[in-house]
Amino acid sequence: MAEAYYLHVMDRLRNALLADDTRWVNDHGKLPSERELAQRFGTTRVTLRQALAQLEGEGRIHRSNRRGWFVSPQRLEYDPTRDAGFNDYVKDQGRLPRTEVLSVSTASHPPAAKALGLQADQAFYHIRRRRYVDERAVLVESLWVVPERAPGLLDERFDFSLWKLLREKWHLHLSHRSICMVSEALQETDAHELSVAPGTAGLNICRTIFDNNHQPVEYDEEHWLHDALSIRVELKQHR
Amino acid sequence: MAEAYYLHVMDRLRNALLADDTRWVNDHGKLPSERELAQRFGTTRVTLRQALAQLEGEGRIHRSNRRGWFVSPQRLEYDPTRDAGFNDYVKDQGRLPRTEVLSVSTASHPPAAKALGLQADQAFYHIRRRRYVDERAVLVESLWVVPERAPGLLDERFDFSLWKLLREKWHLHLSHRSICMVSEALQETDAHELSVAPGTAGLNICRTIFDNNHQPVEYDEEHWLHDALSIRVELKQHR
DNA sequence: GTAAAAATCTGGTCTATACCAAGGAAGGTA
DNA sequence: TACCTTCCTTGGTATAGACCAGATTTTTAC
Repeated sequence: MAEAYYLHVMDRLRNALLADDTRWVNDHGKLPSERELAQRFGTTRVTLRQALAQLEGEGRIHRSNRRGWFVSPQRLEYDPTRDAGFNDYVKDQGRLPRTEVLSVSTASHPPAAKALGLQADQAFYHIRRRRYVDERAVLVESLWVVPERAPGLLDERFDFSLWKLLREKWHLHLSHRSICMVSEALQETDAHELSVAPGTAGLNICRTIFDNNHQPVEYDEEHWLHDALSIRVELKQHR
Repeated sequence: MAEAYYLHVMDRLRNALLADDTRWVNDHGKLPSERELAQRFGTTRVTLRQALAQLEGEGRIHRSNRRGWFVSPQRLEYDPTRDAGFNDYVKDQGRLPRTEVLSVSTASHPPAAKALGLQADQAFYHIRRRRYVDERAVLVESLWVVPERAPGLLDERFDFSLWKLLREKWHLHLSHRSICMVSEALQETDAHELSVAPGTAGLNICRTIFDNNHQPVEYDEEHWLHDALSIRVELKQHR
């Protein structure tokens, strides 16, 4: 099987995507339905879906739950070591950012407590947000902020930079961070909030943040669509 | 379809893996064949494979081409911003590192030249290596070194740290780096060298390295199995 | 005893078809 | 106009087979 048919389908589709061929992609970046594609390629949906799944793995296309397949836009460049706000760096790349606050509450969260070196029953301000680039939901995140560091934080608005808020209103200087990135399969909740199927490939980014007095400030957990970002870190100093 | 059967299969298998249940995983971390699993779960290979594919996406299991499915070992923690050699940080985590040199040559490579700000026809020392953790091949990498920085480099051995070599023999002080990480589907060559199927989820890490005189030194491209690593970056200073 | 050849096992690919549930559009109703 | 119901489209899940090619093991021949 030196040349599996789904590989042929992949190649043809990939070329069509690169060329923006209107026979395969409409104005809104949507591909024809699986049934139609299968028919056009003279194969079955099963085989066709294998090709689509691989193109999805390459980050070229993605699916929106039961709505169809779409061309994936260019990846967002993201430097998790910088504290430029989401809105800023999205705009800097000529894209349209948007943030939705999904929930705000107070609760304990053992993983956050553990990462910050606190008691497991430590209470946190919990903020959950969904963020968009060009109106495509690309990530959901949960922030757990230590209330003692920013009393009254929950009365604020969270549709823009939290770090700016912490800096300007609570005079917190964030100085030590640990960042962890792991590929994942999106779990049901996250997947649903991003309108993708559970199991879709994602990237999990966790941050643990302390201020310049070594006091724990925040634990942050992001779930990105894998094809939405490209991580770029610039290092000036040799360490 | 609130409870798809493949989700049930996933749950049962996941639990068995976590418990190291010998009914599902043998001593060598190998799962029973797909046909047997399908029979045991009373379903077809197609459905079973859907469950396996998702567990693979979660990084819990992986397949070795036509040999079967295996439990994935713990992820290696990796800080791409540090220049600790592969051998060192693998050993530090109590694992067994090994490096194989696949090829050594001199050639041009436009992407490397572009990243380093050189002419497209710039010649490079090209070193290709495969690296193992506990005898599992987890990454292949290509290094393109600017010959002017390290004349005669190709006479050396490359089964250990290249950076140490550059530092000690050519007195190069690497001071500026740009690192880029992107999820990918492994291409045919890389996949084959890692004994996995083309299209397997991977992580592409590229480094562009200059010395302290802002001279281009090296361009480095790594292709990892997605489930083999967890990236962890520690930042001391607020920037 | 060793090496070559054959049988077997395994995942990889594929056909043809079926029903389900969420999304979206069309059409009707207040 | 605004809302709701109906229906169709779409992807999501699943069955029940089949054959292929690489990997492994067993058998055979020397």
